[in-house]
Amino acid sequence: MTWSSVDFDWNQARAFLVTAEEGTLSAAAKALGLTQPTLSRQVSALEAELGITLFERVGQRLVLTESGIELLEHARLMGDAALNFALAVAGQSQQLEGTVTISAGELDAAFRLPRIIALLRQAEPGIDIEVVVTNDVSDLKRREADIAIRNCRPTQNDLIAKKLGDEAIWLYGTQDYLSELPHITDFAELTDIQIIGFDRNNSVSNILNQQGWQLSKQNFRLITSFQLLQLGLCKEGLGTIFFPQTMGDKDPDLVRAFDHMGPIMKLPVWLVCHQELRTNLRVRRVFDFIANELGQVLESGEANK
Amino acid sequence: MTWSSVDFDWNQARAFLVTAEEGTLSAAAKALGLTQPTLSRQVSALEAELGITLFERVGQRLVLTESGIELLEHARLMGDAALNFALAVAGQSQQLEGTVTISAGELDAAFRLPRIIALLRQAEPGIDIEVVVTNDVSDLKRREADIAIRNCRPTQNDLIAKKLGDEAIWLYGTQDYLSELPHITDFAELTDIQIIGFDRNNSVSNILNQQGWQLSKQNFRLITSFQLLQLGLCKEGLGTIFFPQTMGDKDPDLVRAFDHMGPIMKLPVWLVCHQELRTNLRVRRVFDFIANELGQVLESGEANK
DNA sequence: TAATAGATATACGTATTTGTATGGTTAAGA
DNA sequence: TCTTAACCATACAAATACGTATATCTATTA
Repeated sequence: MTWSSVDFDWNQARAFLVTAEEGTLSAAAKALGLTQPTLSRQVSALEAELGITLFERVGQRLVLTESGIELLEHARLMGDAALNFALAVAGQSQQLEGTVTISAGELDAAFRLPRIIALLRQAEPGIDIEVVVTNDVSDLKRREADIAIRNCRPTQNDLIAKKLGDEAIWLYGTQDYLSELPHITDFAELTDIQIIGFDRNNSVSNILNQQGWQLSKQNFRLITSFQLLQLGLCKEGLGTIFFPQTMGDKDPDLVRAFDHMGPIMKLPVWLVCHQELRTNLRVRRVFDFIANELGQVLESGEANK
Repeated sequence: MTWSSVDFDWNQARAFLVTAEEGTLSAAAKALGLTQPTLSRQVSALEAELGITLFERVGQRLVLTESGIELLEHARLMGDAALNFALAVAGQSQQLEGTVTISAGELDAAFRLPRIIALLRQAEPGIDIEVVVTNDVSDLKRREADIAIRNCRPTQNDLIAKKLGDEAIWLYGTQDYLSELPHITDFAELTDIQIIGFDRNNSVSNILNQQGWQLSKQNFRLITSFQLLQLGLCKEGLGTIFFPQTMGDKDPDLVRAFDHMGPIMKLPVWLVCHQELRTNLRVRRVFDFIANELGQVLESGEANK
């Protein structure tokens, strides 16, 4: 086999890829743990070696040339391969010591993970934990986390997932606030209720209206995607929030609204990790631990139902 | 996007790949234009960083560990992506100056390329030519050559190919040798003919026997895969050879055997190059030039038929 | 308009990597 | 058994790349 075509500096290709994706040399340098001059030189060296201008230096910004755009496609594929290489490496790791990154939503992070992590660190002091808190669905393929707690079934088939249970969602409010609401037998009767939440694109109201609700913008006067602020606003008596039963029932300030109507919806709870990591002792240990602990929490919630 | 998983040293992955493929550090170093100690250190550094032993140092040889075998798969994919990157780079090159590598068989290289290359260098003095002479089918995907002259239709669909014509193949021999053969009307009557060629695995005789010949090992007493030696042996009156008409007819020492039976077979002549190079001015120029010149040679051959 | 923040490119001292030379070990052949 | 050849690892000097500091430019903000 001939290697004449792969004997260019692969790190320079990496520099090009990250710079193009991040948009600036400075950001790329930070992402790679290098400095801006280093990236500047590596990209320049690559351009010199290829004899191709990859970026147009227009003002303070780098703009990909036409050639750069085309080559970026190939650099991306190289980056994907590198990522899979790294994943395979992680899968090979049989060391129990090290870091595991967990992705979770705000509510799980604030109310459930503290206890679970405390128990985990007691059981496995050698495993360090990093938690990425986001309400977005983390991209495990991109290795933004090793393990993710999600409320939807993962679609990518190179992930391994375990359903831990279903979580009942109720509307909660303060006793005072709820007492001012009428007693209803049909959600369509609700007109004046305030729901604190994220309804920027009407996604929540659309779903509920399909189930017979009659919600409009008037019902969403306070909007934030930060769920802990939703909770705080709710406790101030400013409206109701959607909240998981296992968390809401424990809070003495919160009361279920329309208890007689049953839960508003049920969300599945999935624990997900990348398939390459199934052989990684450390990730496996944390996965099983969370599955066990979180599973118990959800079971106890279903028992209270 | 997170880059934490791709911020390892890609050149170390390259070192691992080439070392594993080549078998030794020394060979890998030569292939990459580096030195053996450098490769030794890069591979060791990779192993240290990953915490994984990739090679078992047994004696003077490196043997891949189980982990190494698994990771090699991913390194190969990375290498493939790197290769495609390099191909795309070559495709982007708009410089007419530079080198173009041509792959050809021995006969084309010896009898046809000299004149074509002479004309080409006259027309394009800025283009340097490297010729890889092999009877194997060069792997253009692996970039062993930019352009290849072949006798079969390329199957890989990321190649662009142009059929230049068909080449009639005859049996040739010296006047003296042929005069000792009987006049036949059916190839099955041939028993004592000597055919000089490569018939190690009976591939040639199998094909001809399917067409009514009656050949056995007795007919292949002189075997070599080096076609110019076949030609020399033939001219010594030691037997017949399969030879393209356009070359054989020009040689005053050679005479067609069984002229009245028509050509033994017809081989197509294809000119092939990688699709990524379709936009490369330099390769394009050489491709078109060869297609034109070689096409004329083949046409003149068909006219004589 | 002036100032600030954020971006890239360059200079220079330092740190890292590379190549040369060398020693040690294994496998094959006389 | 001895020799030769091929291979890997290590030591040290040279070459290279990196980080810090700095200059310059641009877009945004006061």
